[in-house]
Amino acid sequence: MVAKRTTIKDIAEAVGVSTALVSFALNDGNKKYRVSEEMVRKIRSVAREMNYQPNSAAKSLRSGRTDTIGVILSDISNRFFADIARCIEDEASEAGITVMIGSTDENPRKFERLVDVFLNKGVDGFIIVPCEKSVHVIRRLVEAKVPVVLIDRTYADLDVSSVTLNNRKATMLAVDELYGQGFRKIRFITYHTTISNIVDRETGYVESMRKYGLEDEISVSKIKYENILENMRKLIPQVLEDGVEALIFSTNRLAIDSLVVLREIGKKVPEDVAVIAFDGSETFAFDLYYTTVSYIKQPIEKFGTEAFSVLSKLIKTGDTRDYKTVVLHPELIAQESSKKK
Amino acid sequence: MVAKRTTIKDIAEAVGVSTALVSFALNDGNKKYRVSEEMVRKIRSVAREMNYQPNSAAKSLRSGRTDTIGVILSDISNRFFADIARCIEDEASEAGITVMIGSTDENPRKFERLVDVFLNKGVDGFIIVPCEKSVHVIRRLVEAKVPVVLIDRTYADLDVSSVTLNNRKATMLAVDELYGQGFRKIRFITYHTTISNIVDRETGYVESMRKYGLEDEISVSKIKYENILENMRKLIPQVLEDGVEALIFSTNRLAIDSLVVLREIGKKVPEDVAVIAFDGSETFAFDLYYTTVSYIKQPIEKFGTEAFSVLSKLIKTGDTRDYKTVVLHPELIAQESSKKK
DNA sequence: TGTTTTAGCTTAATCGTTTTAGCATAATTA
DNA sequence: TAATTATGCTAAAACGATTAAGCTAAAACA
Repeated sequence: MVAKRTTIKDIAEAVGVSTALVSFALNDGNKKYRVSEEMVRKIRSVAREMNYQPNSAAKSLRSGRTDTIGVILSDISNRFFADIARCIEDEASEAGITVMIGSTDENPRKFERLVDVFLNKGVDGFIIVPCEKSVHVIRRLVEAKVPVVLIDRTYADLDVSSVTLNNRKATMLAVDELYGQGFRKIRFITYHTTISNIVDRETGYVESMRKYGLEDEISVSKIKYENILENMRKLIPQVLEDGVEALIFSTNRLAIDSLVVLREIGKKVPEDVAVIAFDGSETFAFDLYYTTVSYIKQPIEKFGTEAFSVLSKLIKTGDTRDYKTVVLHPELIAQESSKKK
Repeated sequence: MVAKRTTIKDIAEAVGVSTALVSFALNDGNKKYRVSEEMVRKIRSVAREMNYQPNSAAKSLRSGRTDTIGVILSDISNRFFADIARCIEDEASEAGITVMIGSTDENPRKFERLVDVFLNKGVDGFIIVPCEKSVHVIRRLVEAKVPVVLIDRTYADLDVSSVTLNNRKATMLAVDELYGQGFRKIRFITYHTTISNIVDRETGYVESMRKYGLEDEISVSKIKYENILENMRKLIPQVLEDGVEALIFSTNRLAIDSLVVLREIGKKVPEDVAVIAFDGSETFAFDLYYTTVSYIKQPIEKFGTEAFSVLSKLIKTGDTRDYKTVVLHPELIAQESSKKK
């Protein structure tokens, strides 16, 4: 620990006043208390001289606030979440708020433990990317009136603030593009999951295919979260045999591993099969590919900034009943991989 | 804030004992205080029933410890650092310690502010990836006897714990491989910087070239940190005109952007020029490339685990004079991109 | 039986702040 | 001039935990 930190009492003694006055002089921005201009200057200067750093533990204990928020992601080493974390951190830092970060690895027990730890630390609120089977924890938070904002995924039956993508629109854009290019046999490749955003992406695909009268062409392949590359090695050849002309992926990871497999088996994109990926945030990946990859773009920074702004308001007003759901809009970045050749 | 949290006082009243006894019953692992078995059971069960969660602000205020560490990186959305952060977080979580994360963007002022904020929050120690022009801040910490462990980069003139890579050995391995393959005109491409690890990589390259009697072939290209891709578009054609046969990059980012440029101008790897990248942590990038990329591998997880372990010891013993420098070892992953064809 | 030891508990101080209530003194008003 | 109001400050309680010191009754000892 630092040798011996200056406290408000030390300053009070040095100046020859009470600790209360020091506190007023240092904090009272809105002049609720009456302190002479001169005294304020004097105290501030002594504080600076003595290198005073307020003790936040004491501050929190007294005020009940910590100026700290908890951010719980599924995995910080996933670029999409890392970028979001980064944005939140920037915003928070700007506002003088500290961020605690935790990864759940989609493990509900880890999730629950993280929430408890953060609650103990007294975070003022949470920004959470919920994982599967964790509704009950979120519900608990909401019922306890803890300020919470969900990101990326949400629960329709929970009165909770959230910032999500219009996921149905996202895949619709993809189908629009492929249909416009003349593709008809379009397959959607996704995970086995109940997570809302992924499910919505499927819905969007299905609805859009219907819109174009392609009910008979609707086809979805679902794989497990584990061993994606291995699974793709089995799946992709089958898909091609089925005569599929174009692929839409529900996530980036799926797209990348499929592209790897396509390269392995010597198939060309888009000549042999067209591709639209979801999210270009693993940018580098596509950079090195021989053709530019079309993808659905999410406004990543907005996830972070909006979530932080909603949470701030929740914390300030203290009224968690007044929740807010922000829906962000996807954009299709059409490049070579979805062109009809 | 949570409705109304149970305090130790509530439990004391419920059981009909003093708060001291409750504290003893809940915390005293080493039986320093004498509490009857029965009472311990009773208090613990009531605490569970009332869903007691200790107030960490109060705990910290009293004990001076927070069970929280500060991790300051250059950029959390950089995969290498995100992975390290992830490891630290895992280790910390295991040990019941919370992590606060901050990114400096290689900005010394941001760095200084983060350190101050974390100090105010009373972190028990720091794990830091230092950025340029921040020695003085680190020195201040060291002199104030704050437990600090530096990662990835360090300062030779500072008595501070660190976990770094044997960077000289890293580039030596690369030269070894290329020389072994028969390349002679080998160029090292790096940043303009004074950061220790990058400088060491250059030294390793130079020394190794000397070792093979290639003094005359020693050639280093340095570019600025900004607009890497643009800079590469100018640099790479020149390099090829110079008749360079092989490239060693001091960072991943440089390697990736160069590969992009090489593809853009229609040059083949390794036929037109061989390549060894630094660090394969942006794995995806290389996955999609048409050829497998040779790279110097850093034991990423070890950066995290070792740093945390060293820091834990520092915090426990409180003896920051007894610092420890861990040097990790690189490994060369030789693949297609460095083969002589 | 009287004294010492010990087990089991309580009291109260403490950590560094914030904040309510109140106390002089000076300035303003009637 | 006396009453009122403003100004600038202080005293002390509170936040929730930990912990040194002390107290009481029972157990152990001589």
